[in-house]
Amino acid sequence: MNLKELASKLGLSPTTVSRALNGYPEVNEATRERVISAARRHNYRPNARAIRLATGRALAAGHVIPLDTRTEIMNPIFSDFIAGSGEVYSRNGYDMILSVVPDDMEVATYRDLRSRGTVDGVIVHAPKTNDQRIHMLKDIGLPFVVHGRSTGSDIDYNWVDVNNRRAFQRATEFLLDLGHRRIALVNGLESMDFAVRRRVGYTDALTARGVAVEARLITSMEMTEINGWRVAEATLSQEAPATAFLCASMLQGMGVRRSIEGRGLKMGRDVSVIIFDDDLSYLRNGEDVPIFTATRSSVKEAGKLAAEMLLAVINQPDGPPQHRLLEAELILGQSTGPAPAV
Amino acid sequence: MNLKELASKLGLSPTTVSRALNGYPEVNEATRERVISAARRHNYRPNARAIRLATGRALAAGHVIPLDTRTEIMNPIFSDFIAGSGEVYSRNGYDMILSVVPDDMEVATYRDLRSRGTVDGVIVHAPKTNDQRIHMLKDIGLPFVVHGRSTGSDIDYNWVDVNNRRAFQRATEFLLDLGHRRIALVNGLESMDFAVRRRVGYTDALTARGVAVEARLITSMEMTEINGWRVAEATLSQEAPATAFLCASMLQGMGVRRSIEGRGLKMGRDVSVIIFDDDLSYLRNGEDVPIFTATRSSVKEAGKLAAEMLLAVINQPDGPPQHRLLEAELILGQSTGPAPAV
DNA sequence: AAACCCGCTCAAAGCGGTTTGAACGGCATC
DNA sequence: GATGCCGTTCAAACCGCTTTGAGCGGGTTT
Repeated sequence: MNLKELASKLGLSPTTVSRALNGYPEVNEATRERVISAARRHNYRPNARAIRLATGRALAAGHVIPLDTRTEIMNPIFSDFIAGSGEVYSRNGYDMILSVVPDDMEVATYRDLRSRGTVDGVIVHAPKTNDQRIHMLKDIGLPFVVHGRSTGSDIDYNWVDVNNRRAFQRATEFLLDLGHRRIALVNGLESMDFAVRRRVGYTDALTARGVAVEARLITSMEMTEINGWRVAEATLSQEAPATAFLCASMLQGMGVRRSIEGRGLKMGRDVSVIIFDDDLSYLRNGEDVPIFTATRSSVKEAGKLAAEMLLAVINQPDGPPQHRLLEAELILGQSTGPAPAV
Repeated sequence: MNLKELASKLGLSPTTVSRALNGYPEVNEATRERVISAARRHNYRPNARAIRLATGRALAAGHVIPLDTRTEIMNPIFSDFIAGSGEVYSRNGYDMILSVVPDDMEVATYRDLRSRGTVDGVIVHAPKTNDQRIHMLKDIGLPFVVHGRSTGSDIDYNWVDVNNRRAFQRATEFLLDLGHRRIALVNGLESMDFAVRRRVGYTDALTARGVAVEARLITSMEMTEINGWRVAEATLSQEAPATAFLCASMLQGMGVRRSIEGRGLKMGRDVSVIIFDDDLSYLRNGEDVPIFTATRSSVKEAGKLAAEMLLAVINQPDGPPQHRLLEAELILGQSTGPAPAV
């Protein structure tokens, strides 16, 4: 059942039927109702391919998801981010198109999406410091929203981000307040912009209190459980071991905990741990009482906000760049306590 | 730059240019080369919207991802499954369209994708026992491949699945061989078909060896870390506690481990654990030596196979239904050992 | 020389919608 | 009674490709 058939069944022209269904004002209300009920009765759905060609819009948003060429690791936060965005798209009649591509192909992929007209805009994931994609997208004129920010970019662009610096600053201060002086930072890869901001928050807090920043206590790597465990193993074997860990993710935190408990120590008593909690649906930080003390910000919510922003930008490409800075909350769990007396 | 412009620049008709680029044989080879180099020079990309309308194909595959209405949990295996499928699609010039929808909206979503012509086919995720979606998709004639199977469906359909029954049977047998008699099954929700198959594998193995199946040792729930921990806490507090756990996922296994170690016990010595390992990129089961003894099957690989099957089905809708049963490998880790002497 | 075929190219008709500009009947205005 | 306007409807162009069927020139066959 297509528009022409429906129109001829009704004894109307396709023009009128199209207008009736799309809410144009010049259609007689009686006609409109007749059309709408006939459409429903015949289960008419306008063909998306035709609408797209006729309107010149893709009615689709793209998410280009980089796959680390070396490790083949896909960041686990994507699924929740996408759950958030997806809801917004479907509510607005948009499709969500996912491209999973090796990270060295990303730029080419954006170009392609643009020139073939597959999408009206894209979300940029996992920005690096001075990320080339931002310039490039501006150049080719494809609307975009960055999840995160890219230090060093001299142009203004749309983004949704968490205040990573402040979150880690606050977490560090909290540990300092508890008397900790040797705090290990178990960071993500510092090629990622957010990881740099987190380190800055951490060092700022230490410096402000006159606590020395020790290189041996800072590590930067892929945020997996194994890596968390490995770092904790190394750090806890040092001469003056850390008394607290600040982890960039829940998984790392779980690895650190495994190391702590494997040594017969107790988390929260012997060693304190704070994690950054993305509030992933399948990795909840406890229930009534959080397991980990954490700075928390829902990545699903970020996905929702980013999608909303993208739709706004698509519909008003010449507006001023939009920014949304989310603050992470610091929630108290069972993994922190006063620094043990020496 | 569109086809018409390119054609007029070349002094050719759009017909010839289109044919030259699409490899039709009736084009003079000299002409073809002239066209191809001009296309490259002017950076010509055919408009996807126009191709779709003209050919009547969507050149897109849909993944409808149910979001548990109650828990809002998105199964974490999706990201890896999608990483696998996505690669296949992009290699074949297909788009991947993701719909994240509340699970009670799934059926409506399929209908919509079909009637608007947004996709050429879909992957069905997380089939339940006697899943209504299968009948419905057959009815509306939308090509599909199921990731998993649905017991009780009387029609034949395309699927890619892991031999869950045998995997759990083998794992159980292995634990029995080690002398364990009280083996707890930490299963996924048994509304999911795969979870039922896993339980059957487990009970079959026990029964075959004359070991009683004890209801108190079987639990079925969302596969999260917390739930794993909770079950282990309960099970290990029972009068005759389990000496081994068989977990449906890595996350559950991590929860079980936390419970074990929290009690000062040692995994692999005091309590054995086997998990089902989906080989998720961000949740590796150790490195050189696996942490957990596991039945392993890569969900990313399953995604790849399912996508390939879907493309085959789309291009040959009248072929016989295709099936692909993967066998999980049993890999030995550090989490299993002989049952402790009583 | 007429008929035919072959290799190549093209005009035109789709695909299924949207959108522009024109048309038409009825009513109020002059 | 002619003019103008308004509310409603329609024919036709268009979006940018693919695909059908026809055309055309030159060589081969009859």
